[in-house]
Amino acid sequence: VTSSDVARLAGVSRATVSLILNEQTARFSPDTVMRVRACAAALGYVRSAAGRALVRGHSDFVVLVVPYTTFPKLQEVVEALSADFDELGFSAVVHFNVPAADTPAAHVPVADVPVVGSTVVGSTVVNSTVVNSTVVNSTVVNSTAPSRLHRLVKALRPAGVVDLGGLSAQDRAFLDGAGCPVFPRSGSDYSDYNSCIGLLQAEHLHARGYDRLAYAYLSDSRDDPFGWGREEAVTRFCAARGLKPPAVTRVPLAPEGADRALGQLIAEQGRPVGIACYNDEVALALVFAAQRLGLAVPGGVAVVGSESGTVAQAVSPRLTTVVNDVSAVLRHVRQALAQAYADMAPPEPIPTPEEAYTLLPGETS
Amino acid sequence: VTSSDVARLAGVSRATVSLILNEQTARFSPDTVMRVRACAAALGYVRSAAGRALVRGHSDFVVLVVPYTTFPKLQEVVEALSADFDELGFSAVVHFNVPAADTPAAHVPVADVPVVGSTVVGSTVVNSTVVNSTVVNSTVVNSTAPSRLHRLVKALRPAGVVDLGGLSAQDRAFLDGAGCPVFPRSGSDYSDYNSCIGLLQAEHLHARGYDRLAYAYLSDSRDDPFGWGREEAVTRFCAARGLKPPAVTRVPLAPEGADRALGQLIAEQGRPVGIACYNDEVALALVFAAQRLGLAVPGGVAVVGSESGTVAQAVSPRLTTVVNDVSAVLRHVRQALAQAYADMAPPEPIPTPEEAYTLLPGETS
DNA sequence: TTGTATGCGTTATCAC
DNA sequence: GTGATAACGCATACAA
Repeated sequence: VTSSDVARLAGVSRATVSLILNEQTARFSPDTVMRVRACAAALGYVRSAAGRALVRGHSDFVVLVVPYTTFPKLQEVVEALSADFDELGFSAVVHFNVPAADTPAAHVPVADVPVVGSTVVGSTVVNSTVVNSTVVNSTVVNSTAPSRLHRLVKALRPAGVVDLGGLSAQDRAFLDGAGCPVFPRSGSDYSDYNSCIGLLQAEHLHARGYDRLAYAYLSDSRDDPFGWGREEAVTRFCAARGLKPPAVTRVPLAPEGADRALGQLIAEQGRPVGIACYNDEVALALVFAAQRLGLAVPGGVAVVGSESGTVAQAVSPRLTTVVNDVSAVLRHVRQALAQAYADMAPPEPIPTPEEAYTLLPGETS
Repeated sequence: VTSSDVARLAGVSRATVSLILNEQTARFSPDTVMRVRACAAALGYVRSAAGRALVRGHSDFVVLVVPYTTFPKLQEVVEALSADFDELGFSAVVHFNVPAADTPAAHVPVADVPVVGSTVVGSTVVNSTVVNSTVVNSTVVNSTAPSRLHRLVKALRPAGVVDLGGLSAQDRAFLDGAGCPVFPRSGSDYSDYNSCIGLLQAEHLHARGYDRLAYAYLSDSRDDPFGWGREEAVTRFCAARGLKPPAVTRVPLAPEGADRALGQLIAEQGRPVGIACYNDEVALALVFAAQRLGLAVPGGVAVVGSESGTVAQAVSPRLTTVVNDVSAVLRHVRQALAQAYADMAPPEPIPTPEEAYTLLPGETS
């Protein structure tokens, strides 16, 4: 069912239907407006995303770039963003960043293309990026090998890209060049949040009497775009208070690995030690490792998780952790998107990192 | 950069470019094929999704319908499907099903539209579905109020819809009517998997000596499209072995609630009791509730989780749980999609539910 | 106030 | 082998 059908049923032209359905209602008689809307609703007419995107130059999709990492609250985040997008008339397309291995050339490995006629092709590697140089009709064209994300953006012409972490500087440059808005506008917004998490953890541990702090990463093969900012915040806190810099460890979740990691940490640092953890699973692994090693929690070892799902409260001892209001944290994405497309939403207050994140005391600190 | 640019650079027509880039390479000279491909790569040309969708009648998007539920492995599932889609040239659009409250009419509440000229509009409720009847030029048009999903499908014309659970019979009927393939084709595929999970849990508990079984749902305000099939499998197992039907309980994750739920269960059923749980968090909540209530685990209470993330192995006691190979379970989706679009992929073996799911023994049973 | 004409990028059909 | 041309559904400048 197309706009022609609506137009025919309402007895007007397609143009009229299009204008009225795009809220250009001022120049038409109320009769016409109502009739067109009624007919559209009656037929269940929905504007075609394809036709719309084609003529407007960009689609109503927003690409969510998910970093290649263990993302503690993916469901909540995507759910919150989807709801926001939906209200603004956009749809979410999730895109998982994957390790660089999976970056094939567009259609054919360009390096294999021989000289044909006046076309000469070659490829070189500059700064670990493949650059294809093509000479066609004595014109030199340089192009970098497109990543999955680049191809998606070119094909989709999205209304925007949401960086959930792990977007490289090259990616941002490419998107800027393509005229595609990126939210949040700069990566520093996230570092603010991550700093806040690390700081909350460190402050709490220190307030509970721990002068030796440590930061515990999750030890898996994935990236960790958030951990570093949190560790750094702990480091800064220690420097500011004249404490020794935090020890850093990587913790596997399985018992043997967790025991080994904690044992080594204690051997090097002594105790008591207060450990700020990347997420709640790492924190749990350390809590139970401490129990197995006969270390008191709290007392010998204190543990603070972060980005709690719901598991922190389900276990004994209940985990001390950092919680946040996901939709509040994401509100600035919603606003930036609304603003970029002139929806002029009434500006809701955006919480500062300090307001959005809270330390939830448990029994492990 | 459009196909015209490529055509100009390669000295051919847009039609030639299009055909070659769609692998219709047989009818052209190798020279032309190479030149076109080289030029496309050099310019970084990517086919426009909009133009493509417009002319083909459907897009290269696949909608992932996520049920309104606590989805244990959402990241893994979406990641696996995205990777599959990517290889086949599709992109994932995630769509979260939300409770029915959020189902506004397309552009205007049709019931409010008055009689205008020859247009008469009214709406009635049939089987809890709003039906809008519109009379236009003495033609009666009936239409149901479109849900978010319906509107998305109409706008997007996706290549397919993946039902991750919670797609209603009406939804499936609508999608069939719209000519949009749904994967898996019938809802029973999932009930097979859910049955398998429940059965594995029940078998294991019985084998460990528990004759009194129970099924524990997660007590939150969300839907639970999977739980029932699992409970039923436990019920069937009990019937087959001549055991009493399983007690059913709903467990909050917070300590007080979990203690109360478990206390009540024990009061009604006595002990020992073996509890099959909806997910690992419920299982953990029960394990630690048992500890607080002074019940031995295992012994007084045995607990089996399911759909483990990674937390099961991080805690002590290590949780007995059901694990699965996500990408194996989703392989049939990939194949159905490939088949629907004649990609003729070599058919990989699809594991049966029994092969895909395994009981991982821990220390709670 | 409404209709007409055009263009967006891709693909299928047919003519050359 | 290759190139015109029309069509897909929508939005908009412009003509009526």
